[in-house]
Amino acid sequence: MAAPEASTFLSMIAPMKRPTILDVARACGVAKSTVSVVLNQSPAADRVPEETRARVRQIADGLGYRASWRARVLAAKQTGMIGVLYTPPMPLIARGNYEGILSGINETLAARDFHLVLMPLGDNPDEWRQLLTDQRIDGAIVLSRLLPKLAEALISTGTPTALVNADTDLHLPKVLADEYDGCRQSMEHLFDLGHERIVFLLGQQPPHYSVQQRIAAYRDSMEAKGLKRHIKVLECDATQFASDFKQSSSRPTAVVCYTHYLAIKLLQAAWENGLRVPNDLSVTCFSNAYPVEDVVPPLTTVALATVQMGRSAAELVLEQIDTKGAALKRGVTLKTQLIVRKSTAAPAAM
Amino acid sequence: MAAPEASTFLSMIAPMKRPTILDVARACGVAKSTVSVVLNQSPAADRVPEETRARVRQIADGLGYRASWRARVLAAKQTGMIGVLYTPPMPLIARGNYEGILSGINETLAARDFHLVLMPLGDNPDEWRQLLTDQRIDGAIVLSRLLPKLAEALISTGTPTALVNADTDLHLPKVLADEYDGCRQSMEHLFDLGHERIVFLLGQQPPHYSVQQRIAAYRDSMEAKGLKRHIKVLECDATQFASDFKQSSSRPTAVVCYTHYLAIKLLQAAWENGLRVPNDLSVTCFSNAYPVEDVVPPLTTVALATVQMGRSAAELVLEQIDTKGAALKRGVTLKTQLIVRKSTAAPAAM
DNA sequence: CTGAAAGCGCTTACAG
DNA sequence: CTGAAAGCGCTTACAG
Repeated sequence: MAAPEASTFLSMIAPMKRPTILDVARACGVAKSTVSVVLNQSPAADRVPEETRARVRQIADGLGYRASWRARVLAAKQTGMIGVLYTPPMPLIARGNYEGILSGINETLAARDFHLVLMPLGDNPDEWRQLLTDQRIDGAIVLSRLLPKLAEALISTGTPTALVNADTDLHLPKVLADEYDGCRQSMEHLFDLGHERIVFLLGQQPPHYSVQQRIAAYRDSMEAKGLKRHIKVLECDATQFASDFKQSSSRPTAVVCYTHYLAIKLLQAAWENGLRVPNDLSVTCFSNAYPVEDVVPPLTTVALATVQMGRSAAELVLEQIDTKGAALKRGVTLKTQLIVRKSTAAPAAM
Repeated sequence: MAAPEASTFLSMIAPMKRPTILDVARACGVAKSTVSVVLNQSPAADRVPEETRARVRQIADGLGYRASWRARVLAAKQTGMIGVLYTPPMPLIARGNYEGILSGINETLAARDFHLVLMPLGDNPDEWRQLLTDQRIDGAIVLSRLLPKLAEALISTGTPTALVNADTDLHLPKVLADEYDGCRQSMEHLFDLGHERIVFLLGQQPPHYSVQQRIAAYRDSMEAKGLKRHIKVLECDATQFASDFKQSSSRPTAVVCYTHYLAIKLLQAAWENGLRVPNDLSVTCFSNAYPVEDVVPPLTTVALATVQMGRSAAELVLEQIDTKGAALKRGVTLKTQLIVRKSTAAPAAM
């Protein structure tokens, strides 16, 4: 036997069942439908006399009535939940840019009384369709990468969808950052400082929209500047880069890192190898998420409007829901902005 | 008019309604209940001949039947959703230690086919109770701080609950880290290196379980070592600390930072002020979350078993659900572990 | 302007 | 072993 405890105690003095809409209706002497209509402020409520409305509200309040969400969901054919679909593991999805994206989604959703449900995609693609067909979510937001099986399921179930940071030829609403221009801005900045030997540190990355865009801008910028001969996209890691750097005879003077994770690793590797940033090497990256500003030295970076990306994605799916899928499935591309900090400087005199 | 698009096209060739359980039952020539029982593998299914079970499964599959989650929720009186209740803004809750905690929660939940729903607590405490009374979630996990109004709502609604990193005298299951011992380990480490002038950098923090425990361990350790005269808990920020440090005549040789955020800021402030860590000052902190290991220099820190904390919390609420609240509302305290990196070293010779 | 009724699509005792 | 029925608690056309 457990010791007496608060919850037991309270359940003893307040053991009454939750009141249902029927209880409220009876107490008010009106029909269930009237209670429903009044409490939900449906359009039909306009035709209920203010006096009745007030009474219903008051009695419902007095009884501590709250509509059962479970029942409402069945009757109203909506759950008010938007699934955020992602490929596990989760940590990566809550970090860096995704932190802002999730915040933005959540903010917009909350304002409309929708909720965000995290839905990790299991290993078996055949189950993905079921996530959508069981009518649990009213809409879906897909982060980062749209796998073909998922795309098929999304489209064939007619789920209101928005893609974030995932490109596709499919006609689905999507939110992207103008990564090309962001990278172009970085290059411009480096050129202005006088850099010519600029390399792109990619690391090990699966192909992705962001990869393409950033690399394309890097290449195009170098070419336009007549530096085609110096174009170099490296797939090694930061540690490797730093140790190669020391031995190299033709050192780059600046490096554009594909992610801030890479840049931060590079800062550490540089420190370990006695290289000074930005004196020996300028470093730029993408994403202004924590801790880009807080490392040593603070990183020059391309900020994506992550919170706005999240908001836009949420708006795009809510729009689909509101219009029952009739809304234009438009795409949104948000501006990026270079933020100059202390990891970039003019190259040391040769 | 929008251009023809994939979803329109598909809805034209596959416009059939979702099959319901009744459709399946008819197609199989059995009762709805049989279908339900077989597909859910309820205990009652044992009494259905294997032959029938196979047929039901096959036909359901062929029809692409999937039970409506909306309907199931009403009938089964469970939603399979666990709310993670937190005080906005969200970013803080997805970062640092919470990243691991959320992962752990999600992992355990997913294994049991439960889902995590993020539930930001609005400004109006009176609405919190409604979050719980509308029967949307089967249980709640509260992060970091249990506000009194929420506690009251949780208890009076009998919601299966677990608290993470939030202390309270109330009889609710809770998961804590042994922060006292963690801090004690740090102190031991610093003493071993030869430090005596050790300060605790708290920064601006509202009172909290973690604050109490860490400071208590700091004080106790200093006293036990006969260093009571050097006890100092600072509430300034990292920048202030660094600039005060330079001017101080009796400089500390080591600082224990309340959070890794503070420690990282301090590393930067030290760099800006030309102080070397660990040469001029040893730094330790709490939390082994990103980017503690990746900064310069990598930080000595007390790692909390965050993923395990999340798992335990999820288990505690699932346990309450499984036993209909009869489970012991026990608390779990998880071990912490000091991880020594390069931000600590013996103090410079005086 | 209001109420009776159908319906949302399941699950679960219960009867046979 | 299987099915008919009640019930979960709402919302929403629809009739009056």
